[in-house]
Amino acid sequence: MSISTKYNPVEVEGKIYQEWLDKGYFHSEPNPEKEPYTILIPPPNVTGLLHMGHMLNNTIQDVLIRKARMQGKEACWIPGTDHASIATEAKVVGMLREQGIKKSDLTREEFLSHAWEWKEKYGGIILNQLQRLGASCDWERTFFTMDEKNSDAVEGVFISYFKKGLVYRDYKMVNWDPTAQTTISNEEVIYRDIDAALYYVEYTIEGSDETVTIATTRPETILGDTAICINPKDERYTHLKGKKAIVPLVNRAIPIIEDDYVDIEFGTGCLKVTPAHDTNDYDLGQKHNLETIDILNDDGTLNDQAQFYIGEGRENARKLISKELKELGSLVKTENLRHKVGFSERNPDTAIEPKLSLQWFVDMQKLVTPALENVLNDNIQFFPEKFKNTYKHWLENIKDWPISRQLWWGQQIPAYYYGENGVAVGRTAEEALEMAKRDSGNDKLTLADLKRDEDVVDTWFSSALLPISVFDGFRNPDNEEYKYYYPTQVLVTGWDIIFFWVARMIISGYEFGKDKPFEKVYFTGMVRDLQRRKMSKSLGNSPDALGLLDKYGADGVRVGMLLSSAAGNDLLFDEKLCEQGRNFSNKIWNAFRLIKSWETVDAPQDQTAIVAAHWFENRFNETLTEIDDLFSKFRLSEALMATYKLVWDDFCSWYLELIKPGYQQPISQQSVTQAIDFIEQLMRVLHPFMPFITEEIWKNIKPREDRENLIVSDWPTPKPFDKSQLLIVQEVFEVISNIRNIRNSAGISPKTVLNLFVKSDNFDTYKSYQTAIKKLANLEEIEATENKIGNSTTFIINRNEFFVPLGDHASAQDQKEDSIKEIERLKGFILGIDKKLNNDRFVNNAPEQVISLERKKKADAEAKIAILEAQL
RNA sequence: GGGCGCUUAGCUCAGCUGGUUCAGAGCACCUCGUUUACACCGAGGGGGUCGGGGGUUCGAAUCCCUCAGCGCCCACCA
Repeated sequence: MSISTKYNPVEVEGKIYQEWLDKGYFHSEPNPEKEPYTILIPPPNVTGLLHMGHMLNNTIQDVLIRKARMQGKEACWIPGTDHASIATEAKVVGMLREQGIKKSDLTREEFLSHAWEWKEKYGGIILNQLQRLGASCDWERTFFTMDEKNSDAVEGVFISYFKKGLVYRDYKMVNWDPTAQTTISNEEVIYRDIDAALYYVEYTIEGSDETVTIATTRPETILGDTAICINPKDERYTHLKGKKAIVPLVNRAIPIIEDDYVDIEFGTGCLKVTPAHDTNDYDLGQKHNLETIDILNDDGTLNDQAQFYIGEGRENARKLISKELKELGSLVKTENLRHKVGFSERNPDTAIEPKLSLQWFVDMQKLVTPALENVLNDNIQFFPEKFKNTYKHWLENIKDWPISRQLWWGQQIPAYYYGENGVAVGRTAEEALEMAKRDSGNDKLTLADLKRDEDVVDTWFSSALLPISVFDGFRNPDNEEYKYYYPTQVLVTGWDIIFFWVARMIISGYEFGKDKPFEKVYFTGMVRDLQRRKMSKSLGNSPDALGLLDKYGADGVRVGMLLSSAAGNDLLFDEKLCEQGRNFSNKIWNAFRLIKSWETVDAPQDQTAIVAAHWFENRFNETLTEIDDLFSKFRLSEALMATYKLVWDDFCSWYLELIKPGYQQPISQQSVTQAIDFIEQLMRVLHPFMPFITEEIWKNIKPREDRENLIVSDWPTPKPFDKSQLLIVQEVFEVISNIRNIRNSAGISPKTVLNLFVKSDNFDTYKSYQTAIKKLANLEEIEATENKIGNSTTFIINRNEFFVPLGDHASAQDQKEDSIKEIERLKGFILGIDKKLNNDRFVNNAPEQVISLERKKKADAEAKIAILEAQL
């Protein structure tokens, strides 16, 4: 038969994936006979494209879900996409702009129909890309965060919060994104260090020639100044108390107030107060009853209130005003200043504007207690644990969450306003009307008196409910699915959204769910490049995910990503890792080819094959025990590495080499059956990591019934293993390695047949392994002897001496030098041990075990020296 | 300004409750090899006084203190 010497992933992956789909292996239904194992995908943005972060995150989820499926659990991985309110709206606005359409010219309905169209067109792409990766999601359960059940939960939860008084509407300082023209939460503000200027501006004191100088980074906000503030302890300014200053340009007289908030050391120790455009200034304004002059439009341009530069953008106004101030002589000087400026997460070039605005907020402090407790006591476990600290810190200092967004794409807030201050909520206007009538005592209210809130809720408000809402558990908590699948088993997500999403899901779970939303959280790191830079389009350091899949195969890429992705650690992505993954695929493929190529004969097994099989079975069970343990601790890269070595080193390099027949020789049928059995076991263990190649080999290694696919086969159960045999074989392998080493250093070809002489007290121990040693070390004879044989090299394992006669192959001089060096090393070693053994405090305090161990080490070393010296 | 974490082989990292799995792994590197599964390979090898200093202890990569360097998160100093 002819099978390519190179494994070709592209050929098999599509075919295998289709087969899994056709046979419905990914689909789950509640099954009381089985334990549920549920994973909810962190839904990618609906318009997103697959990038390295998704690849890592979804590979991990797939590994976990596949293992659970093989372990006989009812595995259910629920895929979906996020409507990503602000991000998607920005994209749709951009697309419309390219078509010459302005959002402001459209009605809400018109805009939304464009948005839905966009969603239909691009929404499925990323999920299809996940299929290329091998993701075994239950596609029949694919959700969208604006699905009816999800939106229903959003409305229901909002109404419930409102009725409990946990959501409120207030006029407060919020973060305003002038590009998206919406409020955003603190978490959506990204602070960056910016090189800016500190402007020193002179204000004249009313009714005098005296001036006072303030320092500001934002001279354009001078137009909205309503006070100057000094520190009451600052003696430099005591004489200004009660006076007024004149704002340059606008010539407005503003009070000089005192507050110890002002830092005497910074700038001039004198602060201009603009309550409309700075959070601190706002607080000062509240405290001192200052006027608030909002000089900015929603898009960040100056408005009529500013009086000057109306219609100019903030940045430009700053330049123009500083120029004019300079001309007027009011600008005393400027200094360079590096300080932090907040930018919008979604519009990274847009500086956030603190803005006074009427918004809806969730009262978070009342909600955090169970969310905090249950993580700290490990009722919900974090991997790695260190994120408990971050989580704790955030929850303990939590601020109210502004949830209204001045956007159209998203779930519209189910609040209705009537009369002067009336607010009612309801799933429908009619429902709200009932409430309005009841609350106001006014029976005459009609639908026409109600005006619905225009805003939508923050995307994360809906995300926070997903574990409940995907099972329709809010509206219908008694439904079978919700009861069966919730709580989910594990959440796999990046640590960057611990506040955005993880914490809020936990909070919602306890407030609205029947229990916690998940048992465990596995935090993945960020994918970075080798210089530790984040992957980004502008840096061009983000590999083309699909290109990688084409080049290395999904299995290769999965292995590459997993090999260096300890939980919580950033993954420094290097394409070489994928190469390693691909090479591994190829190695497995060739082991398969080798076994397939054998001609069998109905004959008893030779001794070598018998011990090899016995050993490998032991080794397999030992490693499997280790792998299971690593899985339970989510040490996936270590579990993979253990499997990798089991396959490559133990199975290929030792086991297969041991049982491999000579050129064109047949092999015992029994040996082949064993080998097939072993490779099957290996494919099971490898399958979660490398689903495609393992399934392909599984299908071809022996005939199968139609539904006997690897994906639904059983995860092996580790059997007890014989540790002492493993130790003996380890020694046997050392003997073989030693002989090979001797060949290498003496320049003797592996093809040259040698003899081995053993001086041993327990020669018999090695007896059953003699054929194995002969085969792999290419020996003719192994004989017991009492003495060193001629010109030979000696090595010692467990006080057994092995002599390999070198004949003409190596010089006696080299041998001698090596021996002398080794003796020196051993003597130094003994010196160290003696130091310990002569130390009374060591002998008196250390456990007997440790002391006797040191004695044994010394005795062994002395024995070796004796042997080596005898040879010289 | 608060808080957290990191520093072990050229690179990426593992070393949990101090003493045989304690100096490790993978990759990279070097030598040899056209061995009939695989050069996407095989055999073999070199390489670290565990960031510096101090302390606790019979014994420290492992615990404590301190210094240095790095990273991250949170926070309204203009």
